[in-house]
Amino acid sequence: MPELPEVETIRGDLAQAVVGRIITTVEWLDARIVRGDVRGTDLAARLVGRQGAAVARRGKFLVWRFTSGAGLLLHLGMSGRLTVGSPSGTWPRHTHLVLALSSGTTVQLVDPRRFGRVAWLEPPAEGPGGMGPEPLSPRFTAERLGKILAGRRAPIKAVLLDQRRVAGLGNIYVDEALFRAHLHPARAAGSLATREVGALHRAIRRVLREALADRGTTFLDYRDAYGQVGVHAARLGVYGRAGEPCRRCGTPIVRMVVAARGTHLCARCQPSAGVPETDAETNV
DNA sequence: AGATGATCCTGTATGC
DNA sequence: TGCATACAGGATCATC
Repeated sequence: MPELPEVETIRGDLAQAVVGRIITTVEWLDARIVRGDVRGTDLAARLVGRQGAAVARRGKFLVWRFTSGAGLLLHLGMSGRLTVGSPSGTWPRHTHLVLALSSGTTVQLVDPRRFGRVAWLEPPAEGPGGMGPEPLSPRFTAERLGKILAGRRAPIKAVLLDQRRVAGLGNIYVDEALFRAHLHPARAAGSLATREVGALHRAIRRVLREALADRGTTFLDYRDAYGQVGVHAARLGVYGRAGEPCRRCGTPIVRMVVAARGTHLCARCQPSAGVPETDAETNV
């Protein structure tokens, strides 16, 4: 599922293909993925003739900005794939958007689970609002993270997954960052010592940078805009490794549910001291 | 206010 | 073998 490193990889690919190019035709648009005030055929009409100025990323959102100042907001959900290709006339199953460019190539959005979405962005709206800081920006300091976590009783994992707190993290990189910081995902966010916040801050940035260098993690569906896999899966510490030995201490990785998400951890490297007991455990 | 849980959707994996 | 069911998850909305 595309998270920050995957979306950033696609951003770069897409920028190469669309900046300076004009959208000549909207060859196919499935109105079911269009959100916001501008819908279906209206969106198609607005796209034609636009020239690409830049492609930006905010969290897991992409903004295909046009020279007019307007833009196309894209989110890939969990199974969405944005690819640059050549026109074929027939589109694979679950194709929701096909744009033909003045360069002769096409941009296609394919999303089997249809959790992805597109929306028209009219100035002055620059992008999605209400999101937390970009974890790779210089403004995202350990101090800032400390303030985000302070006083919260929710599990650290829940806070890190919340896009209003920090933008761009998803299930994979939250699990990986917590493993690298030696923190149990169910610990109350506000219970972290300053030293632990610092470790988490470093872990988040390190895992995102490494994944970015690997052009993302292909666990199942993810491909870049040219259909290529990301190779970070080989370097994952815990995600999807239930039952396999911890790369650090050899203890088998366990899988549990935290914040209603499948969660992977090493029980030895990420001690549960300080994890609140659940009601279920209390009642037994 | 803040947190939790249901909802959307279909491919894949498991169970009988 | 074939069918039925469970499960996965990002964001949004409803409900404690």
